Amino acid sequence: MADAQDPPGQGLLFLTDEQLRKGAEAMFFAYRGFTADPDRILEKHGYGRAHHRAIHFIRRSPGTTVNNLLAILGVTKQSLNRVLRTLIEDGLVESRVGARDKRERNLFLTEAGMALEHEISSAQRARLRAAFLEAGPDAVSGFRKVLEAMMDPELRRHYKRTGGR
Amino acid sequence: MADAQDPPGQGLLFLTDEQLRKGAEAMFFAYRGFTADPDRILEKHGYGRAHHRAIHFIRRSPGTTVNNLLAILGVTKQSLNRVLRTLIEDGLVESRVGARDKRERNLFLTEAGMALEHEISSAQRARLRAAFLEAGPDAVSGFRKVLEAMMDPELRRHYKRTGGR
DNA sequence: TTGGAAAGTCAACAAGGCTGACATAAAATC
DNA sequence: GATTTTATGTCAGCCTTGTTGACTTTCCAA
Repeated sequence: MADAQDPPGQGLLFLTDEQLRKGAEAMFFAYRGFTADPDRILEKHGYGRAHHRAIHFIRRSPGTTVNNLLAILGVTKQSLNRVLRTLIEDGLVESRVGARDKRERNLFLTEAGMALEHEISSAQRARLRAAFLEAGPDAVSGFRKVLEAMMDPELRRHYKRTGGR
Repeated sequence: MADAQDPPGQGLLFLTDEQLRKGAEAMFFAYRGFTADPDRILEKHGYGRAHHRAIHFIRRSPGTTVNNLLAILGVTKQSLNRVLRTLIEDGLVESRVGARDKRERNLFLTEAGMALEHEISSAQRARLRAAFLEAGPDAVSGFRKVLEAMMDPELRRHYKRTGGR
């Protein structure tokens, strides 16, 4: 199945199953590296990846609502609520009743929340920066193109809504 | 914060914090897209990502040992054992006592295991192929370069040990 | 004023991580 | 030959983070 002949022209993509499998494996290993530093820091503070995701997206869009976050994170409100509750209790996140619609809660990072976000994201950015420098500028642009093409259209919208390029 | 001036020369990398954050977010969203199809198929069969990982690496290296798998997957033997046990019970994986060293168990996929592996990986390859075609050949090579640079050195070894390029 | 959306809560459960303790067989070493 | 180390498996229990279902409160809007 799916055995292509040799490429006739130049610039065409001939993707064997083995090449594609290798690409999948690269995603797996790279994602492990990508989350390793954050995981270590989070554990130190008694949190998990779920907390990191919440903190990241609240920092990205201060004042965002719970519903907004649910759409981006793709988990149930019960699951998100458990995480948000601990972050609020611990004083990392502030939840303000919506001004116009008082059912909504607008979420913000506190000083302490900003501090943790910075600790985590700067470690992650350092790893990313090192990888980008090693791979070179052209590679980085290709990296971004492929990742974007790999997203679900819905998530891609959320990705592009905040000045990506 | 961190607004860089315009690059003077060509080919240099100017990585603002915002660009790096965006790269991290792209990884998050792309990984979600990347695992979406496999997750759907696995759920249909009553399995999870952990089963997928085991099946993937047994297919990649037939006859691999439990210890080998532990090193690659980075989980505890108890965790892996739980997964392997169900796969063996369900007849997807076969465990043969080692020929030279009888303490070892050599792991293989059965016909049924191969079938599931193929079902999952072909969905994943289809998604990857589509993304690669959309992004173009140069992008793909950059994508691979960056991912490789992002891996932990230890995992990178495991990645390159199986004819990557 | 009433229906429904948004948000929160409680309870129960499952997958898949983890640690610690222990068992067995086989290999390796002393 | 006795001892130690290695490879694997297993039991018990804990944690995080996902799930569903049921129910309440708030409050906007038709």
